[in-house]
Amino acid sequence: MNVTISNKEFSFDAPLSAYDALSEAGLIDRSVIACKIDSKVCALTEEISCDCTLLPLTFADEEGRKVFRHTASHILAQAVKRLYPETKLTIGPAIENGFYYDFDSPVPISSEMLSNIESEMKKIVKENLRIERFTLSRDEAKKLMEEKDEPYKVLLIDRVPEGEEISFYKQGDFVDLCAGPHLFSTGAVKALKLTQCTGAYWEGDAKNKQLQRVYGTAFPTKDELKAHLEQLEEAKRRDHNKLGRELEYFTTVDVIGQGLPVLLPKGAKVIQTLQRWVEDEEEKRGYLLTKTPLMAKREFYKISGHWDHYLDGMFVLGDPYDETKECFALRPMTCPFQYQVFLNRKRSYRDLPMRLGETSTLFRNEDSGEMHGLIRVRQFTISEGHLIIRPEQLEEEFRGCFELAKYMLETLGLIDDCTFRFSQWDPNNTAKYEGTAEQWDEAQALMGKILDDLKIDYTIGIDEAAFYGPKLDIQIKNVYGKEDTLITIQIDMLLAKRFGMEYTDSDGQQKYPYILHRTSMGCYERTLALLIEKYAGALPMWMAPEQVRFLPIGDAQSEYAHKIADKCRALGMRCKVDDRNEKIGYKIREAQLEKLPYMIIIGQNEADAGTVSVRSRKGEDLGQMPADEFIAKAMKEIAEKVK
RNA sequence: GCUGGUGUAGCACAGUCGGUAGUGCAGCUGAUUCGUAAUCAGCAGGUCGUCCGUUCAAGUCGGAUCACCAGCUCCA
Repeated sequence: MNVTISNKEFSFDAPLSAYDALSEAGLIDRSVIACKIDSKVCALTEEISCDCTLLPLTFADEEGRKVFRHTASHILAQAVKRLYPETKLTIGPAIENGFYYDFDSPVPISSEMLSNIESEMKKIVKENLRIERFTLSRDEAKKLMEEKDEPYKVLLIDRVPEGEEISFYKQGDFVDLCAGPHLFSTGAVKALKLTQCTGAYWEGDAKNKQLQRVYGTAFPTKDELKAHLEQLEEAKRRDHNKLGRELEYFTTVDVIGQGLPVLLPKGAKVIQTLQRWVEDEEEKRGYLLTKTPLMAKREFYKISGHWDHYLDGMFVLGDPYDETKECFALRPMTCPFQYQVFLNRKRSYRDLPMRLGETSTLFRNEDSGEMHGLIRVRQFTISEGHLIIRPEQLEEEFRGCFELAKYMLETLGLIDDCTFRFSQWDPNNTAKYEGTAEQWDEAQALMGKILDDLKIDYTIGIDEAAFYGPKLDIQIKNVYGKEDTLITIQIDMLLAKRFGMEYTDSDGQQKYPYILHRTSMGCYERTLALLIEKYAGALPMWMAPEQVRFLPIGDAQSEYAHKIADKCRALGMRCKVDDRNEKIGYKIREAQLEKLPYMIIIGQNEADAGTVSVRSRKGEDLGQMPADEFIAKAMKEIAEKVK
């Protein structure tokens, strides 16, 4: 048989293991932990008996890492069963930076138990147990798992599709149902760490029993583990929820309530800067600004569909079920309010596209466990907008929305951290959605075509659509790796009809427009959070809440410093003079801790010469220059939104 | 909403076996007028998240509740 190993041809007379084949090709060393036969990831013990291609996999390959960490999750399961035999096993996959295993444990797993488990895992690694695969028929497999009293595994066996092998992996006296593949032995997992323990629902469904999930990570060497843990710590130092409070961008107050942050002057200033920029940019692109009410009567939300689809998420003022009394609700979305602008008078095809923008404050009664800093809150302000368009304008207008969003993200410096998701409905979950399958198919087909034409590299999210249509979601991760939607552009072919939004077309017919729901840079609070994390609190000059601080060395230079600062302020620069009687080193240190873009040191030399000494926020000395030269440089930086 | 953790001065943290509250930084006052990571002295600041209970006595023990953190689930 002929085997192509890393693009070279080899021929073998008899079947052999992948390990032997790779040895023959001189491609085996300690770093090889698994292999890929054709497109399937396999253990090195896999037997090769026919023509195929073969590639070695190391920890550097994503697939190799998965095999490695999946093995670590089995070591975890084995350790837990040794220490707490009454625990039931469920599943334990490798994930992006590690692995987890879900257990059904009669007692919650405490942090003390976690360190015991970790020690036991290290023992298992030291024992260097051979990992062996075997397969069983469905009945034998079930019998084995029933004997071992593993009810979840019995359930999982039933899920294995007909015709697929039911495989088990054995290491020492531990046996687990698993599709594999795995490492050769437990000894290779030289460095591991259990990171946390939390609850997680069986099958990811909140209606099911909550299990105990143990997270961990593993590496081939202790140095790599250490570097990874340090990197995690470093990421946490950028956490907006910590940094944003320390640097006084926002705070929370117990008695105000959950998910209702107070924006302090610095946070408010950044948001105002962003908001002015967004509103101006939208105006340039033909948007009309609206300002609509923050609440409406129950009946209004019944027309929009929110009452049926979103009541739990709304703050209701009054008894929602007493029809004899007036009842209001704070708005969770802007859509139906902004539609009233279109409905204000009879519309013609000449009015379209009608691009409406609004800096819109919304209220959503999120479940109590969902709130997170400025990323997930109960009241937020979004750069909202709706484009009411003729069907044939869809592609061009969608492109316009996408380009605006892209421009915003590029300017903010966030574009490289974003991923795109084409969010579709779930045909098996029709209760959640409005409209017919035909309407959904049409909207999704249109959107798919537009996304492909725009050459957007996207993933598909099933059951992630809005109740009225498919979305392009622009996703971003926070410092903990948790993903959220920053920007969304949605196609809606349904709501216009609900609201009776007609226009007279050129042929005299009354027609329903399409609507694009979109945001240009998302919610200001969330965007601010991600900016703080992206820049570790050192925001680019143009959006920094304080752009320049003047630091006179002594009283004698205070007047000169104020004179220049006044000049800067008159030009719209955000600056302060620190003329406290403190040592200059002390003032610099404070300004640096506050992550200000520029510090201007002013001594007698500067006052005499009409110059300033400029320092960057990193402490770099940018030299002495005429005051006017610095002002011109700074103003240019602000105007050009330099990062 | 669920699982686990945390809550002592603006911030970072001590507080032993239940015996009546401490340190550093920040703040204020005074002195110091100084060229790049901390000048000196003094002062002030706390219903120990909140409520209920146990006790002669609770920051400390028990319960409830609120807020914050991580995860699950849900969502911009």
